[in-house]
Amino acid sequence: MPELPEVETVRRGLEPHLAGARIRAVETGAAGLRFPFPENLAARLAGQRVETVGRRAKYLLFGLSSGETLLSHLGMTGSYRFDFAALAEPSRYRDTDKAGKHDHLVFRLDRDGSDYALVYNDPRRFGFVDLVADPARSPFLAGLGPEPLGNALTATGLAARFAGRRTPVKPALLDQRVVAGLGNIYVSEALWRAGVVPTRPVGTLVDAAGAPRPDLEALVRAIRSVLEDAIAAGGSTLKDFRHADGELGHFQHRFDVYDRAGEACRRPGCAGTIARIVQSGRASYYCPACQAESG
DNA sequence: ACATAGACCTGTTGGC
DNA sequence: TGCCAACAGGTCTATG
Repeated sequence: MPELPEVETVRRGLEPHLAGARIRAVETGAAGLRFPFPENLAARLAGQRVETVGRRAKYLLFGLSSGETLLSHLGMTGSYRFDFAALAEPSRYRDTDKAGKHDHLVFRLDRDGSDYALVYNDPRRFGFVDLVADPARSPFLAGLGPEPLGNALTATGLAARFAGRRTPVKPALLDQRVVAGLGNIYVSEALWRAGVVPTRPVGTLVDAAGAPRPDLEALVRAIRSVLEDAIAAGGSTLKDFRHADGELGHFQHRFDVYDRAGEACRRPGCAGTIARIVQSGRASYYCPACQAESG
């Protein structure tokens, strides 16, 4: 489901009501998520105050007063929602409850004397959580590549990674060790913005001296711009993505190529038609007319 | 080292 | 309308 813009949108939605709140109690569903819940998760979280609500790549990072950090990955279909309504005891959040179907984790919170809940829902259970002492040493975060927003991602850095390799650029950019946070939608969108065909071998984006070619510089700029535009639009809502406050993202209305096979290319002056191919088992969308084979 | 396929899950969509 | 195959925003593992 969520790529970096959606996760950042979730983070921004959680922060106002989660940062500073105290976790009174936690309930976990019986099914677990992609991995079993951490040992004694509920007991380890109870009584903690959430001090920070951060993000790294597609991970949410909840910094706790105990010094530990709760990592949360949304997988394909994970979502958070607040429930400010009066909370009946016992919990109405059960896997079998119709209203709470696929609710797997409930945080009962209080802040400034008011009680409310934060609920994690995940139909496919590809998401997961982990509770760690030091996020920097978590195996989930340790191998991640540079954040694409800010200064960590550079064309020079990518050039060093790409030199001499024949891997197609689309699957290369989906590799979280190369760039952290891109997913299937925004890779296709960034490649279109940069005019780079998704099948292009990454080594051809680097010159003989190992420096980034202009196309690679353009690609880095395109990655930044598409992610920034998507965050500004509140992410993309394809099926069920919502902000924690229930709002829908609307960047899906601005896709230039994703899921637009057979439609006209949106680049001014281009008469091309968007094509769909499969790379590494994932759909890629691009315009054969304006995304050139080489620089 | 690298590429692809399969696995994990459930829900939705499109074709017949 | 029903049935069924294909597909979905992610990522790990196995296998060539």
